[in-house]
Order: sequence, then structure tokens, then C-alpha cells
Amino acid sequence: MNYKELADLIFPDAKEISYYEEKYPRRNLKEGAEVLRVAPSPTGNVHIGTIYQALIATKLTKQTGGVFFLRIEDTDQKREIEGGITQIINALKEFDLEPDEGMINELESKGEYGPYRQSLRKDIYQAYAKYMIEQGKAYPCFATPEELEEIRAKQEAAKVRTGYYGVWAKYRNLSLEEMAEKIKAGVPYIIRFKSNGREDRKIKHKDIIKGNVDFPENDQDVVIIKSDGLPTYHFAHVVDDHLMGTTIVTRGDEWLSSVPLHLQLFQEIGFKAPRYAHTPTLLKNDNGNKRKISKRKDPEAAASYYKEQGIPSLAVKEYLMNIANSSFENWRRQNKEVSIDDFDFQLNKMSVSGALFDMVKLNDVSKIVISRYTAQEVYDESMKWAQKYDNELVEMLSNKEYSLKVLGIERGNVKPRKDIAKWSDVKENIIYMYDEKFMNEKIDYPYQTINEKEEINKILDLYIKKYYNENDDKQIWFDKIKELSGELGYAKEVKEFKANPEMYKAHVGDVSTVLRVALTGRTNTPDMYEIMQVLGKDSVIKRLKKAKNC
RNA sequence: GGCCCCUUGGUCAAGCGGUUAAGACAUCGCCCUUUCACGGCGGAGACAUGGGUUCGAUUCCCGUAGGGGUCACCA
Repeated sequence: MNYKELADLIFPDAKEISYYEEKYPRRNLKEGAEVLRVAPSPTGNVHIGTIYQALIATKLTKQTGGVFFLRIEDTDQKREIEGGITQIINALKEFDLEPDEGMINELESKGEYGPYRQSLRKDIYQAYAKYMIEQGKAYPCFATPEELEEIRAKQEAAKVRTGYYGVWAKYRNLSLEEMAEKIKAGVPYIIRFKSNGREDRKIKHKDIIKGNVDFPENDQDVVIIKSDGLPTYHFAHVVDDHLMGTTIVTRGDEWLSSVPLHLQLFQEIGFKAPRYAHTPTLLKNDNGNKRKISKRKDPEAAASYYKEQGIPSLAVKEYLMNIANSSFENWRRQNKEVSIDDFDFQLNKMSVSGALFDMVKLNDVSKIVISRYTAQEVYDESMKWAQKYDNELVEMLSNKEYSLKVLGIERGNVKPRKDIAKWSDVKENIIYMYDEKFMNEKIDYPYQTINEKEEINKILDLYIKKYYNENDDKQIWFDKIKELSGELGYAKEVKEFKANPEMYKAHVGDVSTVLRVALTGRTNTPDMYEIMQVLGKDSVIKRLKKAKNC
């Protein structure tokens, strides 16, 4: 019995690896072009970290003329959920991060290096596992879960490292005949890597983000093919990223500690290893402690959360880009109108430590992003959001022509309004502009300085009868409010009032506030002149009268 | 516990042996001839800690503390 015969016994039908090496030739890309991928598992809610990785990958591949592909890592069938792949694809689409290659639905893919779904690549992994066995670099292991548990218990008692390595690897040194015999007898087994590493030797790794990191060599005989015939992550990573021509592996830094294993695997199987970039984890503040954003506990971990909240995906992307390269912020301020694609992203400028995901800052980014939208865009996006989450808003917006005017207030000028951070803010921001809402509601008018009913009515009356004219331009309109103020004993200028407070009842600002509150039911609104223009004469009069009669 | 990573204001962060230690968000004050949202100006606020190395350390080295990750037939 030799290695070849053992390999044939275990994988009788597996092809030679030369078949796959020819089928998936090295990519022919121009110098400097990078190939990156995002490789999520279809386990449910898409994690915001996946979006983060995809953002980085698209930036880098677009900048270098490379390829960005999506690979589905579904080798753990227990954790898989139905429709998981579709969710991932849709999430990437939502954020406008569509891959050049990869799965396009649950079963099909585009690109020459597929399948891009690991469970569909079983024969490929087995061919390479067979090759490893032929080389004497992998072997069948017959340890049962109980045996493994026993080994662990002994190791813990002896206070040594746990794991399947060295003298603890009890099936590693079985003779080939013994192995064959057990297999023929039907004893269950899995395939393990036969590590030649030594824990007392160091390997050096240069990570694009983390820099130089030294580790002890890997000496664990890790499982490469599980009992269901599918590979573990480690083996799939090595085979796939080799075959698919990945040049830079970006992944969360929870993977950093398996770099020694992966490098060793690449070397032993005879592939050139990719470069690695381990990205810092997105953290959140949990009662004063930082911790990883968790899919289970934190709603904001789900990529879908932002859509539900009505935060534009572009805002999320800009925020993430901010975390990735802090110079983005400065660049953005100087390049307000151009696409995020034009920003020159640098992997090696990423921070090495994890960043707290800051919703407040996201909010700010989002306000700026939305402030650049036209009224039409705000309308379309709000409507799209409302149709899913807020019927009342749909109802309001269905008066399109009017809504466009409302949303257009103080928009599109040099200093656009920045009061909407998410589409769910829209309703509250504009609801008072709709007569069918405003006129039928009981309004608590929050008058400020001037708050006696009689005085208020005097102002409103005089304004309606003598001063209000819907055709006035802004200057005249305001001059009239000043005159009205003067007529009733209020200072026409605030400064004037401050200089001689005893001479006046109050000032023009206070009078304006009365009008504002009467008109809108609130003290804080956008520019009152524009509001009155949008409302139109009938509505203005109606509203002032309603306030009077309250 | 072993191994590995990290540590600049409340948060994100520039910095890469000599700086008045940038900037953004948040916060506070003032201004922007009516509020708000903007915008402008300004304030408060930081190099975890102890040793080295050096003429000089936020920056380099070592220790300590704190935080994080990882040690599966999960990824």
C-alpha cells in the first residue's frame, strides 16, 4: 500500500488536479490589477461587515482594473438558511456593490471560475484533498467525537495546548495498511492535513493592514474534509482563492490568527499565497464597553437595518468609507458633487484598531448626502421607503406636485437645508404643510413671548386685513411684518429692542413667531416666506383664521 | 490559560524623534438685520501606565494595566 493507493481508495472518482488547473487558468489581467472577493455564508441577515468588505473590494478592483467576485461559503449546511444567497445578492445590489463575477441567484453564476458556491464545488475540493493524500500531506482520521473529547480532557488536565497535533494526533501515524483496513471495514473518518509545522519556530507574515506579525508555526492537523465530504473553511479558502485567482484576501481580523495555517496550506499544496488584509472589526458601545457588532443582539448589524430606517445606502457607504480611510472626509468636503468612485482608496491606510460604529456620525453624513438630493430625488426615495413602512406618508406624498414644492423648500440653493437624516424623518418634517392633516387636527399652538389670546388675535387680524398679500416678494413681505410690528407697538428691529427694551412690548421676531406658530403650529420651521408661498393664499388665510378661533 | 492584535479628547481620527498635538462628529458660547436647519467665528476637551534608548519621546524598545480576537468535522 502506498499513498497513491490510499488516495484512490478514499477518492476513487476524483479527477487529477491538472484537470482543474487547466480548466481554471491564471487570470490574464494587466499589471497591478487586483482580484478581490467577498465570501459570506448564507446564514440569514447580511452583516454590515459584508457590505464593508464589498465596498473595499469594489473600490480596489475598480481602481486597478481588476475583478470583484462573490463566492458563497455554504460548507456548513446546518447553519444555512433558505434564500440566504438571494438575500446577499440583494443586499449588495441595494448598496450598489454588484460583483463582476459570482452567484447571480441561488444556483447560477456568471464568470469563468465557477461554480461560485462552495457546496457545488465538492468534486474540486476532493480532487485537491486526494492530491494531498498522494503527497503524504493529508490522511484519514478515525477519531470519534468522544475520542476527541477525551484527548482534550487529557490536555487540559496536563495543562498543555489543546488540539490535534504531534503526539496527540493518534491516527496520524497509523500505517497505510491500517488506514486502508479501517476504511474498508466502514469505520467513519474525515481527512486531516498532516502538518509539518513546529510550535517552537516562528513564521513571519506581512499583512497589508496589520503590518508585520510573527506567529508560531501551525502544528495542528486540522480537518480539511469533513464527514459530509465538504471542505472546512481553511481548505476551501486555499483551493478557491488559488483557483479563482484572488490576489488580495480581505477579511475580518478574527481570521488573523489562522494565517499561519493558511500560509502553510498554500505552501504544502504548492500554490502561491495571496496577500492578506485583515480589516479591523466594527465595534459598538455596550454600556461603556466596546464589543463586536453582533448579528444576534444588534439590529444595526444587519445591512437591511439601514434601509428600514430610511438611511440612504450611499450615506452608509460614505460613512463606512470614512472609517476605512479617514482622509475620505476631507476629500469629500473638497469634492462635494463627484462620485465616491473617484476617491482614491488605500488599503494600507486603514486603521489597525477597531472602530466604534457611530450612529450619530452616520446621521450627520446622511444629512449631508440627502442635502445634495434634488426635491425630486427626496420625493422618490421617501415614497419608496414609505410604501414599505409608512402608509400615512404615502398618502401625503401622493399629492405629488404639492409635495415636490414642500420638499423643495430651501433645497437646491447654496446652503441647502440639512434637516433630513433619514426618510423616516420626512413625515414629521412636512406633515404640517398638508391642509388635510393640519386643518383637521387640534393644534396646541406653542406661542412664546407673545401669548395673550387677545394680542395674538390683534396681530393675526391686522395681518390678514391690512398686510398680507400673496404676491409680495420676500423683501416687501418682511417689510410689512415690520410695519405691522411698529403699528402695534413692537420694535421693528431686534437690535433696537435690545437697546431700548422699555420702549416696546416686544420685537419683530416675536411677532413673526406668532405668525409662524399660527400658520404651522410650531416654532421651528424652514423659511416662513417660502412656506407661505407653497401653502398659497387660501391655505394661509384658512390657517390664520383657525388660529384666531382657537 | 496559550498565542496574536490594539491603546491620541465623549466618538472617528491625523501624526510616523523636535508640532502652539491637525481635522470631523458630538458639546458649549457668540454672529448670521424673525425661529429652526445651514454657514461663520470661538471655547472646553487627548498621547493608558512604569521603565529604558536618546540632547530630546505621542512617535523606538521592554514591562504593567486595560480592551479585543482566536484556540470546532462554524465560517
